[in-house]
Amino acid sequence: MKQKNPTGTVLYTIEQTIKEYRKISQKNIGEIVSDITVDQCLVLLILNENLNYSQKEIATLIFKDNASITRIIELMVKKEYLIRKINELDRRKFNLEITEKGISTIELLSPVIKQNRTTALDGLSANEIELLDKVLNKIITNCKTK
Amino acid sequence: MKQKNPTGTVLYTIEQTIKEYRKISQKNIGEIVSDITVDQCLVLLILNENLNYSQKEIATLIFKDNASITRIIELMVKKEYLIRKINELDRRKFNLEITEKGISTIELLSPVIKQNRTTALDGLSANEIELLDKVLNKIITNCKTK
DNA sequence: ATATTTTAATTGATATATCAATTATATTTG
DNA sequence: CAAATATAATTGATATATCAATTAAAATAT
Repeated sequence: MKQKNPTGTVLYTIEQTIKEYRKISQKNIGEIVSDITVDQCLVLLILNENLNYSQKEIATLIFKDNASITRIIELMVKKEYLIRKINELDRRKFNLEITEKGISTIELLSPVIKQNRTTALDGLSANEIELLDKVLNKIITNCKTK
Repeated sequence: MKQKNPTGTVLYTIEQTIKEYRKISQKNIGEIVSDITVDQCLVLLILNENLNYSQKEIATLIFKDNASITRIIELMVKKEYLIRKINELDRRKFNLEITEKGISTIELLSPVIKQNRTTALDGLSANEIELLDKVLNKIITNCKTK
C-alpha cells in the first residue's frame, strides 16, 4: 500500500519520510509533555550538550534561520524552559540557561526521542543506514554547490 | 566539509537534505517567476495532470492538511493561477481550473523543476536511487504502523 | 581613534503547518 | 423519510519558515 508518487522522484519520498517521522515524533512527545514541539525539544537537547551555543549556532545546527530561532527561544523563555541573559563578553549575544522545568522535561522526553528514532529505523541494517546517509550527503552537496 | 550531526541519526540528515533541496528549488524557481512558491508549483503540476482532483486529494498528494491547501489555493486564486468553481455534483467540493497565466507558468517552470531534480540527484546511480527509495519507504512504514 | 564593515539578534510581512472547531452538504441507517 | 453520521472545505489560533530591513555591538581598516 505504498502511496503513489506524483512527481516520480525520490525527492518526494524524502519529503514524505521526514513528514511522517515528525508526525509520529510530535505525537509521542505530546503524550508526555503537552506544551512543547519537536524543534523546541531539539533545542533543549542541544543546549544540554553545551550551554555555550549562541542562538546563531543553534540555528545552524537545526537548519533554522535566525528569525525562526529568535521566536522559538522567545517562546521557550515564556514557557519557562529557558532563561536568557546578556553575554557580557559580547553584548550582541545571549547566554542561555536551562531551567529546572527544562531539565526535568529533558529527562522525561529523552527516552521518548530515543524510542522515536529506534521506531523509525526499525529493521534497517547498519549497512542500509550508512548507505542512506552517504547518498543523502551526496544530494546535499549537489544542492549546495550547484 | 560535512556538517556534524548533533543528533547522531540519519533522520537528521534526511531533514537537512529536504531543506537544502527546497532551498535551491525555491531559488531557481524565483529567478524565473517571482510570485510563486515550490508548493504552489507542485499544485499546478498536479492539476495539470488531472483537473479532477479535489482539494482534499491534492492535500494528500503533497502531504499537506486541508487547512494548508485551502490557504495555498486561496492565494493561487488571488494571484490568478487558478479559478475555483463549485462542483454542482457535490456541492461540498470545488472544481479547479488553471488559468492562462497558470498554463504559461507551468511552461516556464517545468524545465526549471526538471533541472532542480536532475541537479539534486546528479551522480547518483539508478541503483542508489532505488535503494534510497526502498529504505525511505521502510521508514515511512515504520512511522505509520507503530 | 574614527570610519567602515561584520556579526548576532530582532522585527515586520507574508506563507505555511497544525490542531480544533465549525459549516455545509452527502451518505447512511433505523 | 428523519436522524445520525461522515465528508469537504473553511476558519481561528498559534507556531514556524523565509526574506528583507533594522539595531546594536564588535572587529577591522585606514
